[in-house]
Amino acid sequence: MSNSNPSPLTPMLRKMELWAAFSDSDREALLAMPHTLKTIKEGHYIVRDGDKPTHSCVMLTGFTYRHKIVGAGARQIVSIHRAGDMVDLQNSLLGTADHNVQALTRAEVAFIPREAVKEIAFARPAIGFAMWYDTLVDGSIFREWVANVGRRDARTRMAHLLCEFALRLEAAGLSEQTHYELPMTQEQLADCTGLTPVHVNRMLKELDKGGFIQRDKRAVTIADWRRLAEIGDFQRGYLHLGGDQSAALQ
Amino acid sequence: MSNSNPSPLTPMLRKMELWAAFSDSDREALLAMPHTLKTIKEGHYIVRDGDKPTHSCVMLTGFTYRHKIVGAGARQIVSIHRAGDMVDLQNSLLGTADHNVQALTRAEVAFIPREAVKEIAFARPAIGFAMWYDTLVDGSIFREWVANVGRRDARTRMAHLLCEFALRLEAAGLSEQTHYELPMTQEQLADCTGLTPVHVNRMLKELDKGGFIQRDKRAVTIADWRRLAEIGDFQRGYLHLGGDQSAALQ
DNA sequence: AGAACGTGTTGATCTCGGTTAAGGTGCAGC
DNA sequence: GCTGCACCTTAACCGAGATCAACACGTTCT
Repeated sequence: MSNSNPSPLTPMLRKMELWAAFSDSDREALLAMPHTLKTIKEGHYIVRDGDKPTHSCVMLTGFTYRHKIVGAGARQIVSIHRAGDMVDLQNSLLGTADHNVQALTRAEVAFIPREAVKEIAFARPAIGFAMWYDTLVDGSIFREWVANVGRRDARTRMAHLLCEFALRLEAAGLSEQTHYELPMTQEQLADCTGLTPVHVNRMLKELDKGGFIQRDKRAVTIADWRRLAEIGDFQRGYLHLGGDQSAALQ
Repeated sequence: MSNSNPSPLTPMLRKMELWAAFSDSDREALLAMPHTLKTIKEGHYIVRDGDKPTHSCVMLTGFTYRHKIVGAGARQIVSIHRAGDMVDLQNSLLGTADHNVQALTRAEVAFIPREAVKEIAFARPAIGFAMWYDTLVDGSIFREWVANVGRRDARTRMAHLLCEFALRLEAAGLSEQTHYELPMTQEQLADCTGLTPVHVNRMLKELDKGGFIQRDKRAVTIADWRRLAEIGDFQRGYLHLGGDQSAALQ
């Protein structure tokens, strides 16, 4: 338990202020929310399908991902999360978790009691709206993923995913626009795109050979954003990052 | 414009009360929301990708669906909606529509100004929570669709979709548990599942021959729920319909 | 009545991505 | 500095589902 100043919850505030105008007292109240800090090791679970979590989890550092396991044993990753994201609003408010949340890298997180989340959301409309907005953006990204996995070919899917990561990481101040460290194995990329690891490898190689990206271990450099976005059928609108939808990075 | 009693907005109230306990004054306030009634013809659009809608749309009768068109021209349907659903919360609150909403059948809808939605959501926590919960359930269904389309084979996908429809229609009081009218063409089913119409036809035929379902034009009878759910890798939890997750129909 | 159209059905063939299998590479632990 | 392991890479082959092509059937329009 801790809520000294500067609060560890700052990444959450930073993200929410992208979408809503907070007063000073909103900011103070948000940062003063009761919480427990915890470090999650790479690969460890934060929530398992079927759990009944009582706390929401805010990410402070690192990356996590949500996934589902289907009957045949295959895994589908449905989203990736980074600092500032509330990865467990869904599970804690809905009561029973319908998917798993797992640490992609070592991650520092804060657990906030679900009642405290509900309270602040309705006591302070600006904060409530930011949270609601956040779940709506989440939904928008899910819709794009349904389309990506359902109706795009392998090459397009991979390019699309690389573009999405570039923009989201950049928006979080975690990378430059055209160069980032991707902390995922090709198997995990396969589980994001509904492909096999072998085919992910083929597609990455192809994008590399074509000169659209360069790879160095797991770091990705986007050599030709415009054409990669074209190949990936990528339009940033669905990320609702605000600003000009047709700005520099398209 | 109309808000006489009984209000046409009743289907929305009915759905929200599945999830939240309303006071009489909550009910009155919800049904008294300002709205404009409209009838949408089959196939007509309610919102187009890129629009900046100022109203949210509540469905009173009929069916609508959301979809995205990818670069190659293919369509991916991302959800189906029925009476009570607020089909345009996302687009109106997020500002710019990131997908299309189209009438599957002739549909009666009510348009509510987005400001009125925001106001009531924060003035009345029970209503705000129900709306938020609704967007969270929406997200849960999207996650399941990502997994369905990404990691299940054609036969499983079709069976899963048929199970989902059965439960959702039944929950809305629009059908019996094991028999319902599916107002969709096989081409639309294909766009839900990421398959081709030809293959949807083959899978339906196969499920029919196997004795799991019976078809009469577009009406579906589930002859063997247990085995269809098994084939479809279907577990109802993600629908968050409440009640016993392991009840009769699971 | 007949034409035109949308939808469903079925078969033949093709292809994208899956499967299988075999190295290769780099890092952690002893 | 060797071993083991996780991950990446590449090649050969295979198969689920796509594509292409007919035809059937019912409805609406003329």
